[in-house]
This record gives sequence, C-alpha cells and structure tokens, in this order.
Amino acid sequence: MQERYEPSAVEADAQHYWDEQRCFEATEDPARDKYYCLSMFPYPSGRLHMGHVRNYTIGDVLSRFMRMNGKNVLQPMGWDAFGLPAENAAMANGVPPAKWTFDNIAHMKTQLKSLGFALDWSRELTTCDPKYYRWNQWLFLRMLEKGIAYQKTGVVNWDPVDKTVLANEQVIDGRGWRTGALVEKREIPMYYLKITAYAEDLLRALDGMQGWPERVRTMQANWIGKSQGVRIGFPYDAGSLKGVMHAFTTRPDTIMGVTFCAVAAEHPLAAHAARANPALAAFIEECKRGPAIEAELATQEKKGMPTGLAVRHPITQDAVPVWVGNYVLMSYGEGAVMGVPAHDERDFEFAKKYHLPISPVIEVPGRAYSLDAWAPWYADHGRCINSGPYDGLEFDAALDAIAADLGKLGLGEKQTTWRLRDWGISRQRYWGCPIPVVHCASCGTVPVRDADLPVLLPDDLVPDGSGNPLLKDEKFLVTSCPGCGGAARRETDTMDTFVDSSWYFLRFACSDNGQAMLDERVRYWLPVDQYIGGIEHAILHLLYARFWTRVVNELGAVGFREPFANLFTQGMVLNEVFFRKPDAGRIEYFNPADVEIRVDKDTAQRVAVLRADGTEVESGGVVTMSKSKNNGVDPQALVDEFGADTARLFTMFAAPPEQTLEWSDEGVQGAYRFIKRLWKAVHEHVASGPADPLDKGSLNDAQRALRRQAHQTLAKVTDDIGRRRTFNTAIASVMELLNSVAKYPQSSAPDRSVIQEALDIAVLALSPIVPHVTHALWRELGHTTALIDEPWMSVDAAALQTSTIELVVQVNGKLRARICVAADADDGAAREAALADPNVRKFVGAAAVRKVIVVPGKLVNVVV
RNA sequence: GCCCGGAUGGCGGAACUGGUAGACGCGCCGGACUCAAAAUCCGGUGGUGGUGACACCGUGUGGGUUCGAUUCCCUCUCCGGGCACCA
Repeated sequence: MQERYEPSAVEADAQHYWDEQRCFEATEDPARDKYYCLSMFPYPSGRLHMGHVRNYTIGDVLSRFMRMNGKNVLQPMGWDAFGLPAENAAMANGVPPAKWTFDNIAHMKTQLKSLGFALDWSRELTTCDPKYYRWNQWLFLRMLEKGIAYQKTGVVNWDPVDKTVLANEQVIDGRGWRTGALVEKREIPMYYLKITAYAEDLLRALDGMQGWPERVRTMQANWIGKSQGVRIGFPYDAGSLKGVMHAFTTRPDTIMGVTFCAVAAEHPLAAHAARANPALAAFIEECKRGPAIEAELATQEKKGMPTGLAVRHPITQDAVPVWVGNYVLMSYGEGAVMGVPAHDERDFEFAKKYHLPISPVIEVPGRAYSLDAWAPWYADHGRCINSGPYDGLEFDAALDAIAADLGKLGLGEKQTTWRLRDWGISRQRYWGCPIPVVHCASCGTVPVRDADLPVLLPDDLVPDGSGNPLLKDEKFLVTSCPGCGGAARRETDTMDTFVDSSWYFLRFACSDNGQAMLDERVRYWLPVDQYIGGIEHAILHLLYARFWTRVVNELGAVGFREPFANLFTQGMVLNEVFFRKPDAGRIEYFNPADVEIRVDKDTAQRVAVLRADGTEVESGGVVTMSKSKNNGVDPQALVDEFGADTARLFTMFAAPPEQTLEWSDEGVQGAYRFIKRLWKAVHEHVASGPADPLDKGSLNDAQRALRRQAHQTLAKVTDDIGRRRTFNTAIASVMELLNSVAKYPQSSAPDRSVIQEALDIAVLALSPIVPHVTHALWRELGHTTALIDEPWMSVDAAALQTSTIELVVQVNGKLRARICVAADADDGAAREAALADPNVRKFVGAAAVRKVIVVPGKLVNVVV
C-alpha cells in the first residue's frame, strides 16, 4: 500500500472503475425496490458553484447510502437550459445563446464528473433540445383543448428606449437596467394556465404530504391563500353609469363600520370619475405607472384620491365615498375594497391620513378603543356594537346573519377567494420554447397540428437587446395556416422556463423515447422518492410541478398526483456581494475573490477594495451565490488542490445541510487532514499484515470498549444519514472513532482484529460521503469486493452493552456531581447513590430535601 | 409591507423527545521532531475570580411556564429566503 494519500490517482482510479462497471446506469427491475433520488437540475450558467456542490453531494450521499441498503437507485442529471442569462451573455459576447449554453453544459458536466457523483448519464436531458421541448408544446396543445390554457391580457415591463419587454430582474428602481429609461407598463395578450382551478386540491393535498418539510407546506398553503368571507355589493348611480361595485371581505362582521371604499386605478368607477376630473386622471395614470412587483407595491406609500362618487351601503343605505387607492389591486378579488378604519390597520392609516371617519363596531372584552393610535387588538374578533340589528353577535353569528340579509337584498353571498393567480407563461423572449400557435388573417389564432411538432427554435440568432430576434427572422415567422392553408405567421412568444422544469423529473424515466412524452417506465420509477433542492424553490417551482403532475394525471399518463414523496430543502450557500453603481448604465458586480477587505486600525471601518484597480467597491451584504450577482465560488480550485473527496467532505461537515451557510473555506485543511489521517491509520494497520478473524467472546475491557464505540458510530452514522440527514454529525462521530483508533495501543492479535473491524466500519460508514478514498481503502483492508457493491453493515447489539452507566446529579437543577451506577440500577438505588455523593451532601447541607427527580439512565435532580 | 426560516466560544457548528451547554473541526497558545521551514505528533483553549479543589456568569433582547429551558410560550432586534418575468 502506498504510504502517501494522493487524491488525483485515487479518484481517477475509482471513477474509472465505476464507469467501466456502469455502476450507476439504472434499469427497471420490478423484483427490487426502487429509489428515485433527484437533485434539482442546474441552470448551465458556466461553472458550478458551492451551492451546486452542496446540493449534489447531499443527493449523492443519499443515493449511495440507499444503494448499499439494497435499493435499485436512479439518480439522473439534466440541464435547465433555456433562460435569460444566455441572452444576456449573447448580447455581451455576440455568441448565439445555443452555443454559449452547450459550451457551459460541456464544462459543467466535466466538473460534475470530477466530483464523482453516482449519476446515470445515459438519461441526461437538456430542456433546450427539441427532443425535450416538443413535449412542452404537445402538452400545451392538450391544455388548450381542455381549456386549461387560455388567452387574456397581462401587464409587462416595457423599456421605451430598447423597445423591449423587461424581466422584473432587469428593472432597477423603476428603470431599465441597460438604458436607464423609466419603465412603462404595457398590457398585451398572453397565455395563462388555469392553476387556480386546482387551488383547492393543491391546498388540501398538503396535509397528507408528511415527507415534505413543515415550513414548505406552510409557505405553499399561504401562497395559495384560501380565504372565506362575503362578497358585498355596493350599488351606485353615477348619472350615466349605474351598477353595483363588488368588494370581498373576510370581515363582514365589520360592515357597519364602513366609512369609505377604495378601488383600483383600473376599476370602471375610477375611469368614469376621471373623465370629468383631470387631477384624478393624472393620479390614476401615476398609479398605473407604479410598480408591478408585489414587494414594492406593499412598501410604497399608501396614497389615495377621492373620486367624488359614492356608493350606497347595502344595509344602512348611507352614501359611502369612493376613493382610488394605489394599494388596491385589480388582480385580487374585483378591484375594490370596503374601508373599515376602526378594524383594519391599513384602512386606519389611510383614514388618519385623509381625515376620514373612524367608527368602531367591534368590542373586545377588557379593552378600550382609542381613536388616536392603532393597536393590534383592533383587528381581533369580538362582539358587534353600534351595528343595529347585529349588536351583540359574535363573529360567526354576525357573518351568517349579514350574509343572509345581503342575500335577500341580492347584494351579497358567502364567497371563497384565493390569493393564487393563474400562471402567465408567455414570454416576449427568444431563448425559450416556442408557443405552438400561428396567426392567420382569416382563421385567427390557430394551434399547430401535433404532426408538425416540434416548432423548432432557430439556434443561430443573437439578440441585441432591442426585442425578440424571432420578430425579425422571416425563416421562422413565415408559415402556413393549419386551418385554411393560407399564409400565416408564427407566434414569437416563448414559454416561461418554469414550464420546462415542471415535468423533467417524469421524463428522466424515459428520456430516450422519441414517440411519446412518457411511457410505462414512469410507472416503475415515479413518484420521486427523494427530491433535493434549495429552499428558494419552496413555492413557485414546486407548486408548478405539482400542478403539472395533476394535468398529466388527468391525461392518464401517470397514476399519481403528487410528484415528490419526500422533499429535502437544502439551505442556501451565501457569499458577500460587491458592486459599483455608475451614474449611468448597468451595475457592475465583482467576484469576492477579486476583492480585498481592509480594516482601518483606528476606526475599525471595513473597506472593500478591488484588487485590479485598488479602488473601493460597495458591499451589498451577504446573499445567495448566483451568476447575476457574480458572488459564486467555483469549487474547481478546491478539487484541484485537495481532491473531490475533500470538497465533498468539507461541504457536508461545514453545517447541517438544511441550514443557510455563509461561505468560508476556513476549515478545508481540517477535512483534508482527516482523510490523510484515515489513510495513515489504514496504512499502519495493513503494514503488519492481515488481522485474525475477530473472536468476540474473548475480549478484554479495552478491546470491548473500542468495539462498542465502533458499533455506536455505525449506529449513529446509519441514523444520521438514513433518518436525520445530518451528515455533519455523522462525520464528527467517525472522527471520534478514528481518534480512538489512533490512540489505541496496537499490539496483540486480538487488538489488531478489533482495529480491523473499527477501520472497516469507519471506511464503510464514510463511503457515501467520500466514495473515492474509501473505495481504495476498502481494498487495502483486504476485501476483494468493490465497496460500491457492499451491503451496509448492521450494528452488533451485543457490542453496545455496558455494565455500568454514568448519571448526572443536580441540586436545584445545577450540576453538582457525576456518579457511576450499575446499568440495571432502579430509581431507588440511583437516588441513594446520588444523596450519598459528598459534593451533593455539601450543597444540600442542612436544607430539607423536598423532592428527588430521577430520570432513568440520565440524571438525578435533588430539590431542596 | 406580507409569508417562511435563523441567531450558541475568536470561527463553522454539537446538544435528536424539556434533563451534563460548547461534541467534532478550524484558529490560536505551548511543546516534540527539524540546521530551518512545511508536514506530522502531543498538550491546552467560553468568560470572570481563585495557588488550588472549586465557585459564579454564560446560548441575540426583555419577560413567562417548569424541580430543570439553547429546546416550550409571549415581546422586540438583527440576518437570510420568497413575493408570481432570475432560476
């Protein structure tokens, strides 16, 4: 055996063995339990970053662990290859997005291979490949047929200088990121998918999804946002415009406290009032120009303007003034809200600002209302007061009574509303899957025939920032109408890239099928047993995938409605961002590797300086590693210097995988050192020749103690990987075992047998995490089989037994002594032993013992 | 702003079901080996007081429940993720 650990040779050898044996090519075998382990596929941004390494190492550890536990494991990999960054790169370098994307894929695939992941590359798929995206188009046509896909107008960000639609990410402080022009909103026709039709099902199914983290289920439930309340009609007669304004409320019990109503800028009443009121028209224009992003909308100053119109309160018949509010959304409910300042914080602030009356109508026992300042309890449920016929009613009774009265008047009924909106999938962008419809002068919008799929996206265009290049590509545009055969033009909008990622996990079962989207192999492999990905996908991607699976289920292609049986959400890997924001033009981001932090000795001020030019850069805090913020850390340097095993070990040891991790490579040396120590321990052991078979019956105390620790370690690692998914503590326990082995006096034959077993366990237990070095060490330890095919060891229960245990003794909850008792000692014996301890006696002193609490096997607490 | 998380030594973290706070690792300090350095090995390492055995304090803030709280409840602060066209 070689004395020195040389990762490059060891890793090349192990990877060569796995490739040659085709260890990771999965085949369907109904006789065996399958385990489909899937990590979220990457966007091919150029290079892997530590977030990828973390994600794929978690998946790899679980895959290898399950494989050793007898499962037929499938772990595939693919590329989420459509999207905006390729267009940006194209603009910057003049290279077509296709070339840039495929070059990136080639490089990142090399990187993934160098990390030794147990991936089945025979199933690799790429979403920008027509063999993949034709099925997006095929399923879209099915959705059109079923009415799940439909057209309506939607609002987009419009850059008036570049004459192009901008993504939210490309709008910075309301301006286009390249031009700096004030962004306008435009309403254009788009395709939507009716995810809201599945809202109830998507919500209800969450309860049964015990394999998903609680926090993700909560986030999805809140996102879907079911609320039950009453739809209330406020009739109006504004001269030429008569009708009923509808507002939804979850607090119908406060209806007698309505002192105003507010409508969205797009509401018909607002438009009507604006005709005779230029100031109002200007305000409405201002609202319409405002942010389209919810976060900005919610933080902007709440503004309003009276319309001069009034609606009639459906119960009191009083006139209620109507305002236009910049915080009222046309897209939620019906674009109007009833204002109850006394019991809604936002309405309260609005009323204070514009001097509208505040009229309390709910009483909470023991509380006194003050009109001066808001208090959170004002929004609590209570008993109706100042509410005429409803006085004295509690929330539920008031709701029923008011809904019934409104029903009789034809001005309201109970209603359920959802926060969830339909999914707009049209993108005015080149690098995406073409929407398979054509526009014909005589037939209108016509779906492409199945036989004419796929609608191929040209792969040689270079966007220049001035809109979708498909609009200028006659070869793509010109076609004939599937209906009348006449001249027609293709749709140039492409699909949201979330469409691509909403079903790729199904396609891995049969990525080679050119005739159908899915086939019978899906029945064997799906649902995914373990899905692993970043918490940032907790809502959108995972919800869309659940929706898509339901649609495919209803087409009969799969027999289930939930795609992911178990979900593991890894924490983000964060790094600081550095940037410069010029007066004009784009923000420039600098990689932290190129930035030096200087700390002023006197002021302790931290200054970040770009190494290249020695001048200052701004820090934007610590955020997720991403291409767009240029704060990713390339793992390649780590792999090159220390090897893949060290990179994997370090990433897994740094923190529990579910937790956010602020990147730092301090400690990499420790991971490398540990592998070297393991190598050395095996080398020293093997140097004195083979060990005798273990004779369990004739061991001395020291030998039994080491054996106990070895099997405790095995039990802990098995539990930590298999159940807890805390790989950091699994590694720590093997480190402890190795520390004991290193200290163990290696002399007699039985000593060597016990050490052999301990090293076998250490190597096997670590193999899912550091598969290369353990592959080599397993052979060196004298085994003739390959470790990858070795079954996971079982714990020897007899090895764990002990005759005495240590108990902790507390006096009034403070640790005062440790005592040793027989393992089978009862509570009384433990109590006696505890009270007899000298230090315990000292702290008890003359005081009377009031109570003694004994926790069997753990502690005794003496209360005085 | 709203929804979901998080905060423990100089640093990453451990303590799994309310029961020994700081496992394991990094860093640092001291020592061995070396002409020297690196690598490696041995020992120490939360703070304060004490020669010492020990004692007191200590898990973001303030409060509560309990024999006992890093763990449960309430309050606040700060940090991260998401907010529908980044993926």
